[in-house]
Amino acid sequence: MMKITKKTEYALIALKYMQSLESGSVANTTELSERHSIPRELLAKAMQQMARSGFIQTVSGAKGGYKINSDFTQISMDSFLEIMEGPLSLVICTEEHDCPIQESCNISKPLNTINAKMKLFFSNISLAEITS
Amino acid sequence: MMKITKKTEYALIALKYMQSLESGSVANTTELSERHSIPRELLAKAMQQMARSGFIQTVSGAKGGYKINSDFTQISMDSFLEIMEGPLSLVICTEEHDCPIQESCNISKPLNTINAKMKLFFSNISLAEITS
DNA sequence: TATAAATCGGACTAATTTAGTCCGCGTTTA
DNA sequence: TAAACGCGGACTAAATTAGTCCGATTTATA
Repeated sequence: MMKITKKTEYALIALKYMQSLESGSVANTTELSERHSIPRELLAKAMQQMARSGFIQTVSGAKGGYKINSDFTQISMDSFLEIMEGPLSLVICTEEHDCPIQESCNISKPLNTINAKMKLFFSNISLAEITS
Repeated sequence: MMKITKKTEYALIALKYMQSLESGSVANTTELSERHSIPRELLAKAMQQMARSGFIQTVSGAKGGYKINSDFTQISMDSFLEIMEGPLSLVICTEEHDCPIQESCNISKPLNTINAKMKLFFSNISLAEITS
């Protein structure tokens, strides 16, 4: 349990590789996927999502690709994971408030407390700790 | 992401209720499922799993059910979750060592470090913090 | 200026995991 | 001996994740 998805995994692999290049270099999806033996199309989705979120910058057209656009020491795992995968929550009631057993649920309070601590844990880890 | 499964959720709801009863009381699955509006058969699986693991004790036969068998302050979320759901790991390579992209993977080391920290985080939370 | 190389994003299918159900069995109470 | 309980395997259904396909747009360059 607690797995991150493949899409996020591929995103991290790409970021790490891009960070190893000279600053400002452009890397494209085909190159990234071949070099790391990961499915091109799925990686492409991850790259697009990261570009939309501003972690990386698109360079469009032929000879295009992506380049790093942000300081990974300033991005937390908490925000990265939430953008890639949605809210970090142990139970659905942390995100939504229409749980069918809400009335008779006796554990939502303590679990939400633990959830907040878990988010804090991930907010203290920077993306750079993975990519550097 | 990071959701615990329904089975584990139901397990916690049951444990919390059982702990609210007089010490040594027996609770049965039907009663627990009705009281908390949760599917009986799925809860039954959770109870059986907890009994096998020694968290609770089976009382068999008619008027049977389960009673608490352990000190929840001494059980960590880490071990509870691992027993209910399997290894706590962000990536598969923490558990298994036959990842197809192992060769070209550049993130397994930092992720495994973070994984260890996450396990430590959960090992410092006791089951009693939820059920009490 | 045409072509090739690249991203964009929606729609789709396949695979895997999770959720939930069913049923025949053994045990114990009354 | 019948009813109430847990046991556990097999099964189906639902949801999520993984992976693919394709038509559109942008840009470099031959």
